[in-house]
Amino acid sequence: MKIVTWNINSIRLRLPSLLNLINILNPDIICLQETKCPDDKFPYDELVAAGFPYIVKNGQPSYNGVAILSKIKIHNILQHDFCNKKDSRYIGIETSNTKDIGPLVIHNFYVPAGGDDPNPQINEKFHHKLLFLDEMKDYLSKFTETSIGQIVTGDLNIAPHENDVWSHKSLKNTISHTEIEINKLNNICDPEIWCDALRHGIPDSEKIYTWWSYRNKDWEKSNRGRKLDHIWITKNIEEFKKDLLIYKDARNWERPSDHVPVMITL
DNA sequence: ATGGTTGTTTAACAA
Repeated sequence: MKIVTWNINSIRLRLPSLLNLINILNPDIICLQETKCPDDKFPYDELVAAGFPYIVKNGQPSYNGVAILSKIKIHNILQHDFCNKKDSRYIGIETSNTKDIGPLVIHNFYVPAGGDDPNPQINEKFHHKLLFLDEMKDYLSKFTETSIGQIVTGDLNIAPHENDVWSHKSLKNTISHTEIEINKLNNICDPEIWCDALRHGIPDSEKIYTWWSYRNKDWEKSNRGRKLDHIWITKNIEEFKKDLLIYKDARNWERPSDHVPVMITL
């Protein structure tokens, strides 16, 4: 089973890219963030035609927006309004029984970016991000009490490891790599419960990026990336983990998203 | 330290 996560940064603008991705990677499940699309304008028919009859979405105009496309029947839809802001930042599913793994619960997150100033007392957006992470911890703990395999994925807007950013030294006071948010994220991703599938098995010294800013003349040459996108799986399904792919090619597509798709094969 | 770009919705905001 192949599961993709991608911050698509407008599903309407990048629908051709999404269809292209589907053709190349042939995933079973796709978790999207920043669809920036109200539900009534979601390109539903096109994606059903592309082989995804089961679609759940949580959209709003202009900002945020998450969706899950699935070839596997969805047994249950999970919704939660984090921080009571009516932001479209979360949707989850419980799949029907899969052949070897059984049912799977997939949590698709778009964590707030948090603005620019790393002082949460001054910057309300960073304050919101930190509260969101606290609530995420509580929310997920209810699921990890059960025996069903869990996956957390999406744009978490935090690069926790030193080598999840192009320069730990330059970015330690930059939101996405500050100590306070990293501590909160590490507190959620308890190694007793979760396997950080994108970092697991890769030497600590190796850089991993999934996002490169638009604000560089040549993203590939400057290579100032960050690992903002995550896939975590609970330990009880770790034995099914086969492969991981960071699909960097997509950053060079015409009109690219600033994030690239990431895929896990179970 | 500053400024660089993109997307949505219509001049400002968020990333």
